[in-house]
Amino acid sequence: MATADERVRLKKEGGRYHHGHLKDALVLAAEKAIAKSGHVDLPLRDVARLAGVSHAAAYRHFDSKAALLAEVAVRGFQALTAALQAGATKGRSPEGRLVEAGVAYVGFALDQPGAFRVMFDSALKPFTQFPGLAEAAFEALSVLHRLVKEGIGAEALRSDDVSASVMSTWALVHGQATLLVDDQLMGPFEVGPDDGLASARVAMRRLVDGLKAR
Amino acid sequence: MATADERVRLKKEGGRYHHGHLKDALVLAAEKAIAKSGHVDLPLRDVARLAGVSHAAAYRHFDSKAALLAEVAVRGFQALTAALQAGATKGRSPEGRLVEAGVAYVGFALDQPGAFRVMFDSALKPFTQFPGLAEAAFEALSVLHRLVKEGIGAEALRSDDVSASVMSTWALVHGQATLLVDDQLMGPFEVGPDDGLASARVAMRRLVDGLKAR
DNA sequence: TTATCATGTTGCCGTTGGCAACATGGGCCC
DNA sequence: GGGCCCATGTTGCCAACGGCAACATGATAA
Repeated sequence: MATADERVRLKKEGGRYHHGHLKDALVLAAEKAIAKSGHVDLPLRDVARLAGVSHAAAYRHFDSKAALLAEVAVRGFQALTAALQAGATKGRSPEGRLVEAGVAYVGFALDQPGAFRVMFDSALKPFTQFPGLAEAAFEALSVLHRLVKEGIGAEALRSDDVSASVMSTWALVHGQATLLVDDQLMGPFEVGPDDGLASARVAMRRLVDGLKAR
Repeated sequence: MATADERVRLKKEGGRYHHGHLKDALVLAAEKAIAKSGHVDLPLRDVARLAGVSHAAAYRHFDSKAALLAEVAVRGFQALTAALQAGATKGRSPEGRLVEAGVAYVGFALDQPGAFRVMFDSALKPFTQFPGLAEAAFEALSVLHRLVKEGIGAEALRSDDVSASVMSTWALVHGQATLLVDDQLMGPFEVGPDDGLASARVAMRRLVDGLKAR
C-alpha cells in the first residue's frame, strides 16, 4: 500500500503505468471539464485524457460513463450538504439560518458548477439506479427540512403545510442556482456573477417573510 | 401547393416517398420521445423512425440534431408564454394574476415535460447559437416581468429591487417545475402528480406574501 | 526472488451524428 | 396535358463514441 505522499510523488513524475489516484483524478477531471464546457454530455475519452490515461482505464473504476457521472454527483451532494450546514451556522435566528442555508445552496452551485449540472441532469435519473446517489441527495434536502422544522419549533415560521414550506425553499434556491449557473438570466434581468449571492439573499428573505408565523 | 387536407390524406395513407409534414412530425416525435424516456439525449435515428422516415431525412429540415431540439425548445417557450398569459387572466387581483401565472408555469412543465426538459437542458446553451431561441425564452420571462411591474404599479407589491422580485418568482416556479418533472421530490417530501399544482399555488402565495408592499 | 492480480494498454465492435451521392415525384411552364 | 426541375426523400459511408476482450505492467506479499 503506497502512502499518500508516495502517490503524490508518482503522480507528479507522470508517465507512470499505474496512476495511483485514478478514480479521484477521473472524478475531478470530469467535474472540471463539465464546468468548463457547460455540457454534461462530454466524451469519456476526453476525461480520461485529462487524467492522463487511456479511455478504457476508466472501466477499472466505474461500471459505465454514467457511473462516473453518478460519483461526481454523489460527491457534489455531500459537498452541498456540508455547505448548507456551514451556511446555516451564519444565521443568528431560525429564519436567518434558513436564509443563509439558501444562500449557501446558490454559492455551492456557483462554486462547483460542473458538479451542480451533473447532479440535476436528466442523464442520472432515476437516482435509485446508482447506489448512494438517492441517499446523498436526500441528505442535502434533509438539511433544509430540519431548518424549516426548527423555525416552526421556535414559532418563527407558520406551522401549516410544512412540506409546502420545504418545497418552496428548495424550489427557490434551486431555481436561482440553475438560472445563475446556466447564465440564463437574460436582458434586463441580468445580474453580475458577484450579484448572484446578494440577489439570492434578498429573494430568500422575501420568501421567508411569506413563510413567517403571524 | 397541397392543401392541409391533402397533406393529412397523404400522411394517413402512409408509405409515401414524400412525407408532407416532416418538420412538424419530427418536432412532435422528439417531444414525445423525450417525455417518454425522460432523457434529452436520444438518438436522432429513433426520432426519424417514429416519424416514419430514414435518419438522414431530418437534415433536409434541420442543420443538426441540436437544431431540431432547439426547435422543440422554441415552440415550448412560445407555448409557455401563452400558458403564462392565459394563467394570469384567472387571477382577480395583481397578486392573484402573478400567482396564477406561476401555477401555469408549473402546469406547462407537467403538461409538456419533453419540451420543458429540452428548454432547460445544457445541450442548447448558449441560446444565442440558435436563431429565435433566446428571443422566445425572453418573451416568456417578460410575461412574469410585466405581471410584477403591474403589481408594483397597483401598489400591491413592494417597489424596491424589482429584478429580485422577478427573479424570485421565476426561480420559485422554475425550481418547482424542475423538481416535479424530474420526480425528484423524494421521501417525506413526495407529492402526488395531482398535488403538484396545488403545492405550486401554496408556494407562490407565500412568496407573493413576502413580496407584498407593507 | 518470484508469482499474483489490480490496474493499466491496445484493438475491436455496434451505434451514433453527419455528409455525399442517388432516387422520387409534385408542381410549374409551355 | 406532358415534361422538366428541384425539394425532399433514400442508401451508403465515415469518424467518434461507449464499451468489451485480450494483453501488458508492476506493486505487493510469500
